[in-house]
This record gives sequence, structure tokens and C-alpha cells, in this order.
Amino acid sequence: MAEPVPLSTAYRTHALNEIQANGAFLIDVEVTVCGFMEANRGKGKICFVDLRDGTGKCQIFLKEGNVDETILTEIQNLSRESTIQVRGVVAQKRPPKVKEGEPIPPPEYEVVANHASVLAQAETPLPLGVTDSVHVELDTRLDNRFLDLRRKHVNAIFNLRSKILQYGREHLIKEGFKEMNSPKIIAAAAEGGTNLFPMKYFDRDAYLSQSPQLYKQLAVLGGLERVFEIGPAFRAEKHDTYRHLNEFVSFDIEMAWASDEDVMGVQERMIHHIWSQVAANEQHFVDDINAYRLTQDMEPIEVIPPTIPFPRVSYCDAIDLIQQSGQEIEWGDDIEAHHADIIAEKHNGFHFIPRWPMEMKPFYIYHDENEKSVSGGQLSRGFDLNYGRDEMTSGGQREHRTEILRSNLENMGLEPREFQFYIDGFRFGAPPHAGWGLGVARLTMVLTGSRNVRETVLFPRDRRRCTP
RNA sequence: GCCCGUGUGGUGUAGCGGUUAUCAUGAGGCGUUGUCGAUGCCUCGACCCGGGUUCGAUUCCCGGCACGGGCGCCA
Repeated sequence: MAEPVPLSTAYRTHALNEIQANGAFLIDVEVTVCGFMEANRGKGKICFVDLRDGTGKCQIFLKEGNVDETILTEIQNLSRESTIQVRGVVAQKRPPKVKEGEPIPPPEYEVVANHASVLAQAETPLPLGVTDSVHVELDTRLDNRFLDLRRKHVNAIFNLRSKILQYGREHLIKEGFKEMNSPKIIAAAAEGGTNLFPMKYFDRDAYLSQSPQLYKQLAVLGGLERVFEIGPAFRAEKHDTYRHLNEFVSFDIEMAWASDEDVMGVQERMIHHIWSQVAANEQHFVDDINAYRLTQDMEPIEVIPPTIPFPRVSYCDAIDLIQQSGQEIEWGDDIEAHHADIIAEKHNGFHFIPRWPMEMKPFYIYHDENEKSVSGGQLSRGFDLNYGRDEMTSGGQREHRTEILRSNLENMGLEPREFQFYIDGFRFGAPPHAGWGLGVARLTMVLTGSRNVRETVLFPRDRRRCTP
């Protein structure tokens, strides 16, 4: 267990989960707590408040005689989600009445108030109910994300997202990676392909970066050896699907003296570490999500560390598989969503799709001239990681030979001169290297069973939404 | 950008060419209670916008806007 950290602040002596966790030792101790008032019961001489803070919940018991009468009335008439501060004494709760045959729940603790004050009163009605059982549409939720986030299962999703980043970082650092940051304002639409958001950089035209790709390679060329970056990427594509956003957080690595297979290994070990640690330490968040799913007639989610190594379904094998199912596809065609469904029937978890045709991969992907398909097409060292039908990662070994880089650009109809700053990095000695970029929100979707990437991004930016 | 669909109280829904517009949740009031999905009684609150058809449109038609689903686009 981690060392205890002080949770007391200027406003409270204890967090609410401390009252529940250490209640037996806190009985008769005077504490001051704060929180959102989830519900209040009682209009006469007593009042119960369900109080919630970012750590947990606790019942507050107010009774005429213990607290000032005006305070009692004020709390009794207070609107839900108002914030209050309570001073009182910890006591064991009287056990709730249970139906015959049902187990008696473990003891819980409450604070018997001797003083309370309202910190901020909530307006009514709430734009969405924090504890209500009624369904709320995603659009309403996103318009009121600050309230949506107070719902337990939503809060759990973002706690788990934070854990993905924490355990992912933890693992990469263990493997010798260093965290870096690349610029998000770039001068040129350097790579073609996806559309960039234009912006003004003082008097010049500039763009928002679509990927840290070139910069993390330059860091490796500079001798940082192994780097990772967790940062935003921007794409001005007018897509409108459950898995695309125009701003997203990309988890990127780049690694020297390495092949595509080497960095696939890093990735599967990292994902395995994340899943294992979540299963070991964060099950309560998963339980929160499942408690909600139960009310929505959804299957519960389970966090089971995936077996490594992940299956490798090479591009050629994938094409065969799709053809065998009767679909029209040829070597050199992109694997589209309905094709991915066929692969997912056989591999419903994580699986790599390595060795794509070189012509389908960007100019900086490495190829070995001896690696050709049966039909003679040039293969590359580019790969994807999919979960079921959904793409999580795009990666590969990078081309480190300056002359090949130049000819790749020419073969793809790009102008080598426009990439001079990039090619320059390779002119004075370059290690073979490889890397990948992983969509954090997409991985969080998998972990939390979310079916829309907007569920796993606090304030998503899509084609229509730019606020809040 | 394409195809399909949906817009009804704060939230989520039912329904209809003429209704007192359904239900849940919520909000307000009063009462009771060591309550805990509190509870009993009372009250409040809605047909996306514009045009058309019609005696009459929330309902049918057209347009707009918003949203949802699927796809495309997508290092």
C-alpha cells in the first residue's frame, strides 16, 4: 500500500472515504467534512444528508437539539448538489432494515452534526439528475459535463483513464523510456494525407500538429534512445463516427536500434501491465461501471489481463481471411470497417496486423526489399493494433536510410525538398528505429466497455462540438 | 459528403387530424419518520422553428435547424 497522504485541508479534517474506512477508530472523534449534498431526508425534527466528495460518501445526521434550528431548516430545504461543510462526531450507523433472508451489510459510519453551513447552493432544477435512474442522452450529458461527471460510473471511467496513463507511463519508464514533449504549433503541412487546422502564428501561417511523429524520431536521432509522449493531436477531418474526434490524446513511443516486432513487444507488455494493475488495484471503479450497466440491461465488463504475445494476423493473412468469407477484396485494398468485422470474428481481443503493403504506408515506414507478398507486392514494416474491429494503434519500423527516404517521397508523389528539415536529421548517422501511436480514448473505451469515444474524453471536440 | 431515423415538461419517454397530452424522474408546499431508492397528501412544468394542406396541425406535407445510427473521409 502507498503511504497515507494528508487529505485534510483548510475546509475539512477528513475525506469521506476516511470516515468509512477508519470509522471504527474515529468513533466519538469530532471531524469536519465537506461535500455535495446528494439527497436529504426528513422534514421534522431530524434530517439525514447523503454527502459525497471525490473520495466517497457518508451520511450526515442532523437532529433538533444537536444543531441550531435555523441550520436544521436550511439543510432540510437545501437543493440537491449544493455543497456544505459539516462539523460533527463520528458514530456507527444504525443498520438498515433488510428483507428477511438478505445479508446484513457491514457496519457503516456517519457524522452526527453539531454544526453545518452551506458553501454554495445549487440552482434547481438540475439539467440532469446525478442520482436519477432516468436515462440521459449523450448530448445533454456533454453540455453539462461537470454534472455528468458527478455520476458515479462516469467518474469511474475518468478515474480509469487516469490509471491507464499512470500504469502506461510506469511501464515505459521501467523499460527505459523518457517522457518528452513536442511542439503542437508547426510551420508546414509537412506530410500530406490528413487535413490540418490552419492558425496564425503572429504574422505567419501555421498549423496545429496532427502527430508528434517527426519530432519523436528527431529525438531518437539525437540520441535520447527511447522516448514517449502523451499529448494532443489535431485532425481537421469531417468524420462523424463513434471512434473519431478532431482533437485526441495520442500515446506515442519511439525507440532506437529496434524493429517493428520490438515495439509491438513493448506495446503488448504495456497493455498487459495496465490491465493487470487495473485488475489488481482498481476493481472498485469497474464495479461502479457495472452497477450502472446493470440498471441499463448491459452486460457487465470484466478486466482480464490479455494473454501475450497478442496474435499477429499479417496483412496478407487478413486479406485471405476476408476473401475466404466471401467478401470482395484484393491485395492492396484497405481493410475497411466491414472487413475488420470478419477478422474480429476470429480475433475478438487485441491483435496486431503487421506487414502492410508499402504503397499503403507513409514514406517514413521501413521496408526490406526481400519481403514481398505472394503476388510480388512490396511489404512494409508498418503495423496496426486492433481490438475487435477497432484500430487502437498505428506504428512501424522507420526508414533510417536517407536515400530511401528521398525515393519513398518521390514514389508517393511528394516533394523531398519540403521535407528537408526532416531528412536532415538522418544525414549525419541514424539508428534503425521504430515506434507507434496509441489512441488513449480508444484504449479507455476498451477497458471501460464504452461504445462511443466521447464517453472517454472529458470535453470532446468533434465536427459539431467546440464547447464546453 | 452520402444513406436512414428522431425532435413532446428540467431530464428521459407514451400517444393522437379535434385529448383535461401518458408515465417515470424532478421541482415547490405541508405533514410523519433513525431515514437510507425515505414516505403520505397537494401543486408545478412540454408538443424544435418557418411555411403549406385542413373548419381545425403537436399529429400530414415541404424547408430549415438540432440530434442519433450507419458509412465514407482518416499517418
